[in-house]
Amino acid sequence: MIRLSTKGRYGTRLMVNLARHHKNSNEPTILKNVSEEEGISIRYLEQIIIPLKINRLVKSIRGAGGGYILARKPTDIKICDILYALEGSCSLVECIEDETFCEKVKTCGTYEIWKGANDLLRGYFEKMTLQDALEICEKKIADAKKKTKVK
Amino acid sequence: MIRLSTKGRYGTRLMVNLARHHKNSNEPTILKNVSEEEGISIRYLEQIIIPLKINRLVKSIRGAGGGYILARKPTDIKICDILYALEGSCSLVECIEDETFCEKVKTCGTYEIWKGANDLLRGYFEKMTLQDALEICEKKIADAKKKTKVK
DNA sequence: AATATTTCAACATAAATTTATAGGAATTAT
DNA sequence: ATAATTCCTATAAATTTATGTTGAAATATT
Repeated sequence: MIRLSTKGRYGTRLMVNLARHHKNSNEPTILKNVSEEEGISIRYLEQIIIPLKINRLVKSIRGAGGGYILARKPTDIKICDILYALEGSCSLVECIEDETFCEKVKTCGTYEIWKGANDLLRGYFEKMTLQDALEICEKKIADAKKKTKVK
Repeated sequence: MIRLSTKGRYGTRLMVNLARHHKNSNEPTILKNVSEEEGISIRYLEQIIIPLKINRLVKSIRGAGGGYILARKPTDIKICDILYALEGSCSLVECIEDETFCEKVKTCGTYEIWKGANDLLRGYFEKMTLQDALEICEKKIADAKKKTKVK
C-alpha cells in the first residue's frame, strides 16, 4: 500500500495536539491527555515522541508538573520535518533517498514513476507547516460547532 | 514511512516487464524470466500476480509454452489500476477510502493534510499509464546505451 | 493415445518488520 | 515522603515479506 505508517500518522496528530494546547496555555502537555484525546495508548505515544525529541521538534520536562512542549513555533515546523523525524525519510520508496538500496536503479523501469510521485509529495509536505495544519483543524472544529448550534 | 509496499513496487515492475516483452513478441512471458530480469523470486511473483489476474490486468496461459500476457493495451492500463489491484486501494491513509476506519475522522486534526496529499498522488497515478511508464523506461535504457558507446 | 515437460495454482510456513503493551527506574514538584 | 511524569527496556501481537512443497492443467513429443 502507499501508506503512511502509524508512527507518521500518530506522530503528526501528537504534534498538532501539542500545538493546540500550546496556543491555550504555556504549560507542558502530558501524554496522558494526548492519549485520551487522540485515542492512542500512552505507551505507544512514548515511543513515538522519542524521535521527535531527538530531532528537536519537542522538548520534554521531567517529573511532576512536567510534560512536553513544542521546541519551536508552529510556523517554523514543517510537516515534512515531522515525517522525516519519524521515518528517517519523507520518501515513497527507499531507492530515492538511498541509491545503494537497490542495484537496479539505473535500469529500473519504475524508478521515474516513484520519483515523480515522490517529488509531488515532498513539495506538498515541505510547504505545509504545523501552523497550517492547526488552522485547518481549528476551522473544521469551529464549523462542526456552528452546525450543531443551528440544529 | 510513506511507503509503497513491495507488492505495489514489484507488481508494477512486473507489469512494465510484461509490457516490454509484449512489445517484442506476442508469446506469453514466463515468471522465470521476469524473476531473473527483475531479481525477484518466482514464488513471490506468483503471489503478486494473483490479484493482477483477478483484476483482469493480465491473463494466464497454463502448460508448456504458457506464461502471462497483458489483458489490455499498455495505453489502457493506468498505474492506479495496478496499485488498486495490488493494495485494494490507492490511498495514503485508510480513513480516506473507509470512513469507518477511524471514528475520529470528523474532528481529526490531520485528516485534511493526508487528504490533500492523497488527492495529489491519486491524480498523478490516474494520469500515468503503463505506456507512459514503458516509454520512460525505454528512453532511459536507450540513453544508458548511448553513454556507454561514447566511451 | 500415452507420456513427459512446462507452466500456473494452492497451501503451508518461515523470517522480518511494524504495531502495540507492560513493568519499572529516574526525575521533579509539592 | 509521595505523587506525577518522563525514560528505558523487554516482549507480545499482527502484518508484511519471502520461500518451500506439492498438485493441477495444458501442451509438446513420442
